[in-house]
Amino acid sequence: MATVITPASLIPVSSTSNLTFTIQHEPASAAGYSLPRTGSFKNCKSMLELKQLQSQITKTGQDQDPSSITGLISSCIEMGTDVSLDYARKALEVFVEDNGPTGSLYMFNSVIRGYSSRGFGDRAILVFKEMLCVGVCPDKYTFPFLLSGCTKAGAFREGIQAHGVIAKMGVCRDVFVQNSLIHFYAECGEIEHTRKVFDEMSERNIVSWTSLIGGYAKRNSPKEAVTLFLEMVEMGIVPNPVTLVCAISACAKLQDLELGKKVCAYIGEFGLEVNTVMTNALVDMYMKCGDIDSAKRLFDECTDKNLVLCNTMMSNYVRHGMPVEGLVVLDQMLQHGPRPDRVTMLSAISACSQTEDLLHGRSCHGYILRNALEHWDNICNALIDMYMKCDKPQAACALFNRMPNKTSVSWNSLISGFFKCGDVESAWQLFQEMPDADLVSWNTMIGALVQDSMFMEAIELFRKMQNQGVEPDRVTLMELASACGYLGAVELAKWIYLYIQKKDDIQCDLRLGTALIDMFARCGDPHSAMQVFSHMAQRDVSAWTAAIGAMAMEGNGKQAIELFNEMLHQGIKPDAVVFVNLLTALSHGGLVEEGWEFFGSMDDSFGIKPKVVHYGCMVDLLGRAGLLAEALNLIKHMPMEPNVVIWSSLLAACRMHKNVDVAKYAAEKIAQLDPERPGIHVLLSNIYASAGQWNDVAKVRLQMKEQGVQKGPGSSSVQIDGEVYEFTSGAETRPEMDRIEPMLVEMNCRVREAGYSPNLTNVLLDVDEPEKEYLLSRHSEKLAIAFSLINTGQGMPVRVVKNLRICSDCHTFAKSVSKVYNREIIIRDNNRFHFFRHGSCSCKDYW
DNA sequence: GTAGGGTTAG
Repeated sequence: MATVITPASLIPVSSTSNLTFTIQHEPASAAGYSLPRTGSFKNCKSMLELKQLQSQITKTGQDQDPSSITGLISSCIEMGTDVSLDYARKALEVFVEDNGPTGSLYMFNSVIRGYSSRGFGDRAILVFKEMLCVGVCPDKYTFPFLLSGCTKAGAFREGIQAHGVIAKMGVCRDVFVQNSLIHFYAECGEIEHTRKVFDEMSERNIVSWTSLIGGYAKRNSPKEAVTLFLEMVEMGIVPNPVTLVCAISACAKLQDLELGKKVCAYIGEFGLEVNTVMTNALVDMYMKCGDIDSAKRLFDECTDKNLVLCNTMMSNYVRHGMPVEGLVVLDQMLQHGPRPDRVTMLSAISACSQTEDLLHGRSCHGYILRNALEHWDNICNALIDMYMKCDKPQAACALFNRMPNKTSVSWNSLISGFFKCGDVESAWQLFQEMPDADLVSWNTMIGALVQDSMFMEAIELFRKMQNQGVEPDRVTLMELASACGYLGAVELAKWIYLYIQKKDDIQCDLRLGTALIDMFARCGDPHSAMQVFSHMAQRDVSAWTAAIGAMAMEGNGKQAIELFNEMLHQGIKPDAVVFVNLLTALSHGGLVEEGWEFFGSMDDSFGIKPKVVHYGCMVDLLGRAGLLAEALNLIKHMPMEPNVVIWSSLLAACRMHKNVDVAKYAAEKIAQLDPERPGIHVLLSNIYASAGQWNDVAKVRLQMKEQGVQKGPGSSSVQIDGEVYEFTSGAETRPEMDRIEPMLVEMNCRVREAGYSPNLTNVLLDVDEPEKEYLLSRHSEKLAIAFSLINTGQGMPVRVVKNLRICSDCHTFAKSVSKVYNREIIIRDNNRFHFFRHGSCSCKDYW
């Protein structure tokens, strides 16, 4: 009976495909096939011995005996070298040519197993095709080998076709075959097929469970992997060391130390052996979860550190920004072994990149050349990155040009390197030249724009990326969140958050969560910021810092204190940065007493010596509260030299409290420290102007002109229907001015009726009163508010982002507008948020 | 005969 199976008819693949497996003949097993003997080849240790024995056998005519050839092939597979495997394949071919397919099934299975286990999946598939061609029907032992080969070769189509053959042959109830299918589908990322095979199994063994858990862990579903593991244990199924390794690596991916420890407890509970692979998984998990001490302890205690373990330690050190520690491991390896391989060198080069250590980088390059590793793409890419970070673009380009197979990593390393060297033009040129820009390329470009404060351009590029069908990942979204925060683009902020919630494969981890909090805080949406914060699975000091920062933006000092205390309560150690945000919040909230208290506690309770920034916060706090003498006294008693920022804070406070004497003193200090600082001249001229000292104003203006210092124009922007509109003071060139003009007149009338009168001291030019009034009415935030009122529906808040600090007249104006037009107005200036509702502001006129 | 650890660029 002839069996003809064409899986192409079962599974929708192209009928012209030459990959189709076709079985044409009777199964060999049905034609008197018996279990072979390995024969005397079994003792052969080398190809030479093997060939000598083979020629003896040929003389006696035994070379036609299936059991002899089977033995020869088995020996070759055992040796497992490229040469021996190809030799086995040749022997098999000759045997079939001479004797026909009968008796060759075991040989085929052996050769497929040999290729597959050595990572030659593509050759395993070829041999399987040859097997079908000559009419040998595979058996249930063939498929696990074949599928493993398909997995290693990433041969998705061939694997699916094999599944078709398996179904037709009725071997799909074999647990080994099913387990192999699970593994194959999991590795191909086909998690639904994986689950289907698992669910349909009538009996499962521990390998079935392990394959599924491992599949989930690898396929970005570490959460499901751990859940499944815990369910399995709950059901009374006993895991083995392999299962544990899969579950532990899932915890590493999740960076969830608590969960990791919970899973680890089962090692002891089930009395499982901790071998090197398990040790490695544990070290990796501790490292990825940030418990460096535990990882280091395990590593140090391990008496037979193998190559993989050393590599794990090194790569994690480098990943954690501890390149020096990584290079110490490398040193130990060079002295006592194991001998570094290409994976070791990848981490080593990366460590040199981080430290910009050209000397060590070059010696790594030397090691690579001596050990003939330079043909490996990844090594070359790492070297390109290293040379770029060490500011040697020529060396990097030379390497790049020499590479026969440039990967996207090569291009991306070069592009980001050019940005780091400040050669923006070359970076853009490469981006346009590269054949397939991938997600990382786009992220690099978007990130560079954000770095350069070109936020609108960054968002534009993001839209372009989307139009080209490239899906954003967490890195894209972090960059986007940053741009969005700086622009105060509320609608985009909401879109980003919704997008992340919708996408299962984007993990809102610590860093992304923190970026979102910061984004919402900057967009004047502290409520959403706190919502993100409360939904975070874990919070580190950065997350708490961002949340406290959101309170600082809002000027909510009390809530900031509550958050800080809650953080301490949860056992999180404060760092220097969190104190900056806390003190800023207290400053914006006008909480002087609390400010002194927390400032004092830094060193007393937490051993953190206040830095210049902290003194800056305190000067700001005291200055805002009008305690100028106290602020000046603090500056005089600082343990370090006060910098420009400190004096600027004091100067700003002087302006607010109209203290010209102290202002002059501060301005002198600034002039000494940084004579070309543009903002300082503006601020000083503002002080003179508000005190009516026009001669001095003119003097400063002249000085600015002579020094070529220009005051940056004040600008305000609003976002309407996803479009950002930017207004500059008095700029009448915008096409929208036709509609804004009458609105401004109307607004002016209505707010004057409600009691507003313009505060002309805010105009910094010596012009007559009507002119002053006119200039004042054209401040950019007024234009932005008018435009927003026209273009948004009643009940919608008006949101304005301003590049400079809001002036006191615009502040009064906005309060009045919020009442007269019954609209919430939210203005973010360069310092903080102002929420105007019903005629008053959240800052309580204190800013 | 099936399942497990380390890998460069943003």
